[in-house]
Amino acid sequence: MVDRQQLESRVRIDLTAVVVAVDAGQPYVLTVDTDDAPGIALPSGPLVPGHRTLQAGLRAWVEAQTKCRLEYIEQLYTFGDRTSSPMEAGEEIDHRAVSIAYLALVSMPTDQLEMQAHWLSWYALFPWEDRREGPSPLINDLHDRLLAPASQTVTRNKRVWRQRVDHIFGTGLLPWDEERALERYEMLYAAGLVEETHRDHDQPPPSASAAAAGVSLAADHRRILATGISRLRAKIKYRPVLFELMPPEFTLSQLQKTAEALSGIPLHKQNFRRLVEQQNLVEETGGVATDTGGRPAKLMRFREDVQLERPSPGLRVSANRRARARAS
Amino acid sequence: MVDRQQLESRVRIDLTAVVVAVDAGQPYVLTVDTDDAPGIALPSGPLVPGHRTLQAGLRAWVEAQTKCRLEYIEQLYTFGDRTSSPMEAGEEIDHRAVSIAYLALVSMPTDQLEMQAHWLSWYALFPWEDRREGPSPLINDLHDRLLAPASQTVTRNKRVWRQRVDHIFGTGLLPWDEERALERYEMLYAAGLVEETHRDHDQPPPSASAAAAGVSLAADHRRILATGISRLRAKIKYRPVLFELMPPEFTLSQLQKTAEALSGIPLHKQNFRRLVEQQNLVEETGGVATDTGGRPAKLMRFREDVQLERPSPGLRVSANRRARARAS
DNA sequence: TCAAAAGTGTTATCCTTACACCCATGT
DNA sequence: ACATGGGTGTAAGGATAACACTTTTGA
Repeated sequence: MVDRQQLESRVRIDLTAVVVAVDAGQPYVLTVDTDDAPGIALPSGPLVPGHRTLQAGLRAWVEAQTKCRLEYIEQLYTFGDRTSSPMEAGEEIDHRAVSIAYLALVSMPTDQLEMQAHWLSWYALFPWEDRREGPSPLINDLHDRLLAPASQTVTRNKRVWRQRVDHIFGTGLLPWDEERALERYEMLYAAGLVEETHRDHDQPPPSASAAAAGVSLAADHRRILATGISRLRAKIKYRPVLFELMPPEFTLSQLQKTAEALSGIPLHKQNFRRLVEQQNLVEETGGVATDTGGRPAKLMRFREDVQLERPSPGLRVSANRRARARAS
Repeated sequence: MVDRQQLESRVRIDLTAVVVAVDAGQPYVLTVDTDDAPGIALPSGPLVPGHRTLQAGLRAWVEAQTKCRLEYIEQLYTFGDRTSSPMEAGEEIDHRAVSIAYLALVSMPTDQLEMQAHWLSWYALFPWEDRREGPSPLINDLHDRLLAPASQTVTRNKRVWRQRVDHIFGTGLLPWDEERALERYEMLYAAGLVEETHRDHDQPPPSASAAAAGVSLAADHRRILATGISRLRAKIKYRPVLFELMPPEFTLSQLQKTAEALSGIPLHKQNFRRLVEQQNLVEETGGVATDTGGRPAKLMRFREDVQLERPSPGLRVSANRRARARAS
């Protein structure tokens, strides 16, 4: 009896990777073209007996599909896959597959980035998340549509719903919190404002005027990416993961551009530099970069031993208030 | 071909729960007595087709094994189970089972806690994690044993190893970081200072003088609990999860005692209160608790709507420096 | 000489930490 | 009266956010 039950409950494990790189101040995610399903997907594949560990399985699949070798890897979340309503607290599983998602960070030479056309900009998928030039005009549109009666899901009254929208999207008097990328995507999904909602319910997408925002991915991969973005935006504040994305030598401006690319908000130059200096995260290599267009910048390298010295090094990036004001 | 491979790669999913409650200023975890394996274990069981969601499966198993209904649940981590060396970055999997661990918080009336003998104090399992009365004397012993030559694993040189120990255990000049509970357990495991190390390698435990520290659990359950402790200690600082553990009405002292129980460090009374007040986390019920032994305390309740108003409410607990000084 | 980007010095403000003290009740 | 725990006011220190400014190169 027990044996039969256990046999029946065996499921496939899918390993899915969010592989992130930054180039020229833009954040990218590694994607593959799916043969069977339509559209673009994250690299992924099933766990097979040949894989010695979960991470090894992930590495193997990513390398096979994209030729990209992974360095830094961390687990993101485990999803009960292919749910009819994936955004609810309890997600339905179909007992065929559970997918374990990972976040990987790679530092990539510029030419390789250009060679492979499979690197997709984050902000093509999440246009509203890029506020480096102030909030995108799209946000007002989304805000209005979220407040339209049709969008309101099962929330009791209108005031509470509005407050929830303001809270998550940083509208009204509330500040934008760049870490809430996942919550924002899930709210848009629940409100039917992204393509995936309709696809998952076997409905045709709504009229063009109410067209979904941002490029969509196969299955729930855009949601998984949103999970990775939120995690990464939070993590750079307390762990020096930023340096996994940098080349061996870099200037402080490049470092700041990278932090801004991930966070999606403009940072204050002097304070950013002080933070880096105070925490002793970098040291000068002695060289200078002359291709800056202005005064040459000192080249820096990451000090590997900070991990041993400091309690929890990282960049507590903080928004430039001037830029934030421009927003509202 | 594809089909056969997929068939062979199907594995069992184990759902494991870290169920936490606090009573009388002590943190507890829900455990069960295992029939087959010796010793105490966390509630857990395999995912079966009857389960509509992963969380539903978890709830079902916990309720069946302990009669405890779960409210707040969050996913912790997914482990490649039964590894020969579970503490390495890539964990080996035996392709029979992968276990998904969850953290659950319950608020329990005092009598129920006493009724069920299955609630185990955290600090019976992790004696070194309780520093509410200053650092336990055990820490010096552990520190010495970690610095003994036998403990040093594959680290290159002795200075680096010592720094790593100081870093994780807050010895030397470095401060104690209560959130590093998982890293501490993993270091003790790697150094062979807990029972599980020897059990996992089919070795007899070492001599009594080098006896392992703390009560052990079945399988890798103590590690899973350590993961939960670390997560919880971090999370109370930025999300109001503390209130999931409180009864509907409570005094500010009880709230502080609960925060201290989880964090394992003494907190500063006035600052704790100011923090709670500033963030508008609670409101007075009007009642008072007269069984305080001194002046009666006002009864409070959690303000449910903070979740909507504030960006990210929580208690950024900070150590009382006087107590920390007593430590070193 | 000017644009463009690197890099520095200084100040106002807020939050954190800690001290010291007062209040209300039971014994 | 006094012990016990509840509750408050306020000052010192440090981190943060922002300002304005100087420096060094290429065109």
